[in-house]
Parts: sequence; structure tokens; C-alpha cells
Amino acid sequence: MASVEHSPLTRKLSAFVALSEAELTVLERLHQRRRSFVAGRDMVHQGQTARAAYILSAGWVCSYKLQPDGTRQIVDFQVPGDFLGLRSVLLHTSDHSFEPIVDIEAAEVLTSDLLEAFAQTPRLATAILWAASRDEAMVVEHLVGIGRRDADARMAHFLLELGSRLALVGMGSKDGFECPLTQYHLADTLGLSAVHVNRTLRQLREHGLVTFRDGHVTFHDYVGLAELAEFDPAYLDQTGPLLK
Amino acid sequence: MASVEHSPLTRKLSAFVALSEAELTVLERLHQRRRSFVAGRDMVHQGQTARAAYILSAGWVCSYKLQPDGTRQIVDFQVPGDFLGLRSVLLHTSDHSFEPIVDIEAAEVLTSDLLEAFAQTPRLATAILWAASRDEAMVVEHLVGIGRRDADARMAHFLLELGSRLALVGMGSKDGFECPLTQYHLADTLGLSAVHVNRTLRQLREHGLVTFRDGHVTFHDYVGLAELAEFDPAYLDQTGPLLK
DNA sequence: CGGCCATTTGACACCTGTCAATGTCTGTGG
DNA sequence: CCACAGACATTGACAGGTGTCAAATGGCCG
Repeated sequence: MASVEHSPLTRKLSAFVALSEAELTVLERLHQRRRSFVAGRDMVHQGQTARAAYILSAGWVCSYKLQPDGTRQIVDFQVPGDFLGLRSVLLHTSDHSFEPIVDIEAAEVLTSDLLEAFAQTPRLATAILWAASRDEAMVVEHLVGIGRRDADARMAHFLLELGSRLALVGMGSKDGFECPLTQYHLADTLGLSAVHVNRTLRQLREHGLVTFRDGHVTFHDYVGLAELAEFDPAYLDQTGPLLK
Repeated sequence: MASVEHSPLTRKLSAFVALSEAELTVLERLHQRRRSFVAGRDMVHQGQTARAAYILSAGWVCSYKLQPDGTRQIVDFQVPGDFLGLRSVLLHTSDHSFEPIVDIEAAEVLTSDLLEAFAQTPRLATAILWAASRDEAMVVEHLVGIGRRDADARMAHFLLELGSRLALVGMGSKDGFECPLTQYHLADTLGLSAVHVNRTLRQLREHGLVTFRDGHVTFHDYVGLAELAEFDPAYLDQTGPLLK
């Protein structure tokens, strides 16, 4: 048991590499500039130049792209412990919007803070870049899901992946997790209509696999669900570069 | 007119930033280790640890993920001037496979070469990272396309994007381009069946928009096609970070 | 010439989208 | 306390886009 309260990011990275005292200190110091954002109002708008990155410490955010015809596609979610706009700030571009799904708490990270931290603790830099690479792998897996899975498998896979991510920061388990998303969020994420999302959720529920209701996801049959989704957590679990 | 024969990568980067003599030299020196690969045999296999990155100088490659049920989803294509496995080598992971579509020529780039080049010419580093970020933006746009566009718009958008990429290295124009892909490649890219790809291509052809035949793509009505696809090349054209 | 691969086409089934209506819950204001 | 509006969830009927199956065509190469 740690006697200190660690940030979700610290928790996440610690699951994959043992961080030294010095590294922990640098990591916590990145959380100095605390910010709050209210649900529903975009933090960063498509096309806008990013000024800073954020480390999400509480609440959920989604990043999405709007189409000319008004439909939107959610590309990814950020949950506590995730970086937000990391690439944007390193490369001065932002090609999609960020919207807080609930009221959130985040730490603002300036480019200079980040570069300084990287210079001081190369292992920490590696760990953070690894986390970023993991996020990209999830976007790719998301693409595969939309392209090659039917609605049921898509939904199942998404919920399982989300569960795994949350479990890393102690916010979920194989039993389920709290989830503030609406069925419209799911629709925009999975490339389905809201109506069909509802049908799909009913099916999964009636098959005794998973329940999505009242802001809570409950896994009734984790193994069965993973089978349906052909969920292979390999792309999430790789301890990869850190141990090399 | 340049008196020297420049590599496609040089050509691509030069379109966005004026490189100095020194930078050009470093860039060309990255092309020392020449390699050939034959069509159809994977260069890197899913799960395999990447040993080097490549700069593609001739031919086409696709990166894809295989599903347990045998279907595959193509995530991206690499055409001359593109990096291949850049992220993999920086982070020692490879989460998808690379397959040459035709016989290809590529320059092998070791991590050490790259880091050395970056140290010598920071502006070049920025340019290369910018190109990498552009590739990621294309993956995101691809995801949006599969999630929120119907078959016609998806196909149109894909062909237009490919045309833009090729134009950058002098291999295409608003009139069309050479294209070694089969309709099966298109199907695995767009999340469609090969049969439906054929139907879609026929429709676009009969509407006088574009022809895909005998390894050649011909744009008959570029503007009309862009309208159908709601093609907004903003995410490709941003001169962004380089001029800051 | 005889396979083999890519393309093309038609018929049919089914997954998913659209439209429309209803139900539930919450917060607001009278 | 009740009436009402608004957001989200739920359901049914129907239409349409896309997948699947099957077969025919044509080009290429051994």
C-alpha cells in the first residue's frame, strides 16, 4: 500500500514499469497546473492551434471529427490517466475536437514542462511515449472494428477495451465499471445509429453477456463476451519497450 | 530544374519546407542501405519486433491487421516517399503487418542513423515528424470514412486522397495516376466486400466521375468527385509546424 | 492449350438506417 | 405539489444499402 495518493497517470505507468522516487517526483510535478472544464463545452476545436496538452485526472473526454453533413465520428475516449492533445502540442496541429463528457479535472502541461521532464528522466520519457503509442494502437484497432466487425462484436469489443483501460487505473474490473456515456456516444463511436445501438445492447443483455444501464456497465459473462468480440488484449498488454 | 535526381522523400518534404544543402545531404545519406522486397511476401509480421524502419523509394506497400476469423483490414498504404515502420522502430513494437503490393525498393534506416540525423539537423527532424503526424491524420480520416460515409463516398474519398499523396511525389495529378491495387485491396481497405467494390466502381464510372481499370485511375470529373466525397484536403495540406 | 487470378454480373438475404411514436426520468417554474 | 419541457431510452414497421452465393468472362502465363 502506498501511503501517498498517486495520480491515475502514475498508476497506469507503474503497472508497466517500476518508477524510481526521482521519476515519481518529476511525474507528480507535471500535475501542478490544475484546470477544470465543464461537460459539453469543447476544450479544443477542430482546426484550432493547440496551446497545451493535458493529463486527465478525473472525468471522461472524447475526441471526435465533425463531417460537413453534420454527422460526427468519435475517434477515441480519454479516461483518467490519459494524455489529451499530446501529439497536437508536439506538432502544433490539432485535427479534431475535444469535448468533456462530464465535468473534468485535468493538469495543463506546457511543451517546456514536458521537454524538461523528458530531459531529466529518459525512462519516464520512454514510458510516456509508450503510453502514447498504445493509444494509437487503440485507434487502429478501432478502425479494424468498424471496418470488419458487425454491430454486436463491435459493441462487445468496445466495452471490453474500455473495461481494460479503466481497470488499469483502478476504475473497473472484469465485473464492470461506471460509464457516463449515452447511447448516442456509443453510436457516434461505433459508426452505428442510436436506434441500432439500442437494439444491439438489448441483444447482448438478453444473451446474458453484458448490461449497459443507468451509467453502469456490468459484465455478466466476461469470457462469453470476449469470445463474441474475438477480443485479444495483446495490443493493450504488451509490456514492450520498457523492459528492453 | 534540379540537376540531381532526388528521392521521393526529399521531393515530398521539399514541397513543404525549403531544405538547405546540408539538410539535403543528410537526407540523401539516409538512403544508403538499399533493399529490395518481392511482392506478396510480408516484410514485417504482426507481433514481430521491428528491427529497422524503411523509406520507400519505389513501389507500394500496405499495412494491415488480420482478424481471427480470417478477414483483414488494411489500415494504410505506403507509396514512394513514405516511411514504413517509423513508430515501430522508435518504440520497439509492431502491431500490424506490412506487405509489398508490388516489388519494391526501400532504404533501410537504423535507429542510430535516424537519431544521428535528427541531432545534426533539427529542422529535418521536425519535417520528418510532421510527415509522420500527417500519416496519422490520414488513419484518423480513414476511420471517419469507414464509420460515417457510404460506399460511394468512401471510395471517392479514398481515390482522391491517394491521388493527392501521389501528386506530392510527382506520380499523379488531377487527371489520374497509376495504381497497382486490385479490387480486393480496395475491399479490405474500405471495409466492403469485393463484389460491392465492383458495383461501386461501376457506379462512379457510369456517373462520369472516375475510372479504375487496368492499373490506372482516371479522374473524369475531379470537382464532382470531391463534392460527392466531401473531400477536404485541409488535413493533408497544412504547412503547419514547419513555418512556425 | 489449360489453369489461375481478377473482374463482372445477377439474384437473394439480411444487417442496419430511417421514421415515428411512446415511455421514463429529471429539473424547472408556476 | 403539479404541469411541463427536454434529454435519453425503447420499440415497431419499413426501406435500402451491403454481403453472400454462384456463375460467366477475360487476360496472363506456364
